[in-house]
Amino acid sequence: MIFDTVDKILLELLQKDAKQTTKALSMQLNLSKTAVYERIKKLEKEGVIKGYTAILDKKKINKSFVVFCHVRLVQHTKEHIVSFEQEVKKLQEVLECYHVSGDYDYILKVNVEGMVAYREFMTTKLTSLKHIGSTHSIFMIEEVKNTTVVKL
Amino acid sequence: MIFDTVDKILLELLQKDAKQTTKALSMQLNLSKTAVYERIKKLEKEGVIKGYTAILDKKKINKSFVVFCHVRLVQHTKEHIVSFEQEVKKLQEVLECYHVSGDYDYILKVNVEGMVAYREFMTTKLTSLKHIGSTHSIFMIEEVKNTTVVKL
DNA sequence: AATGAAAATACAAGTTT
DNA sequence: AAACTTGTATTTTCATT
Repeated sequence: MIFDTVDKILLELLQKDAKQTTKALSMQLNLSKTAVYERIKKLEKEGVIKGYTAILDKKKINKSFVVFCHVRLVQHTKEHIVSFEQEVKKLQEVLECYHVSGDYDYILKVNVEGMVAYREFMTTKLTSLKHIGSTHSIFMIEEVKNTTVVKL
Repeated sequence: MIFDTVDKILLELLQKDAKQTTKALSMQLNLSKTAVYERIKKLEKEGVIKGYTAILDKKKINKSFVVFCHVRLVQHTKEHIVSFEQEVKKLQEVLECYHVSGDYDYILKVNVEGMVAYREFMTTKLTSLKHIGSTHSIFMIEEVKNTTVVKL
């Protein structure tokens, strides 16, 4: 799919505030409400817009502890990889998981209440997964920047 | 602020789909539309809900290349830290930046088109920041999981 | 792009706990 | 007092033209 300038601005506006009305958007884009509406529906249908979500303040919901957990598997067979990825997807504390290059195989972004909860997560959930070799945790001291808004 | 069960379910529902109507929410919560509406307004006012955003498909917008870039500063004076953090916030390619424990000072999540764009980012933007000592890049091979939905 | 019916939101007034 | 329900004016959505 190809995006023109209007699409690009529209997607940025929707990333910044998804609850804007089509009227508000139409004024910013110098278009009619209907034209904006049709573009949004198309972007949703094409799967460019996967959905809409509320962004919560992690501190206010008592989930401000973020850890990057590097994971190495004992083996790299298809079976090991598939099995690990399936299991890790089910862990609600793991917000993100990437298969990566380098010394470790995976990077997990883990979000919990605090150190006690992290220790609990490590001992009861993560290390009990099959095929895990070693792990290395990097703790977040401060969140400097965190945005979901991608420029197009 | 204290959350009851209704608040917790409501926040999860809004994270899963922020565009649900209050009517749809009210039926899932066994409440009136107005009660749900008032709760949402309160959560927004208190800053628990920071905003609403559209989630885009990174592949479809040609921004599927993700790199975790570890950064070490040459010095750790207040001035160096403040200066680096100010500058890194301005870089649109950096979606996330955390001050972390361990060998490196910061972890940056960088999102660009591909390797060529990343090289360009590194050489023209990142390494031209003041006070940068060394960097270490870990490249994403595959996104296994990526959610913004936090369980309460 | 404009129209207009249907639906959703915003809000007032009154009720329950 | 806080949170709920009902009722309604205004605004938005969205199919039709």
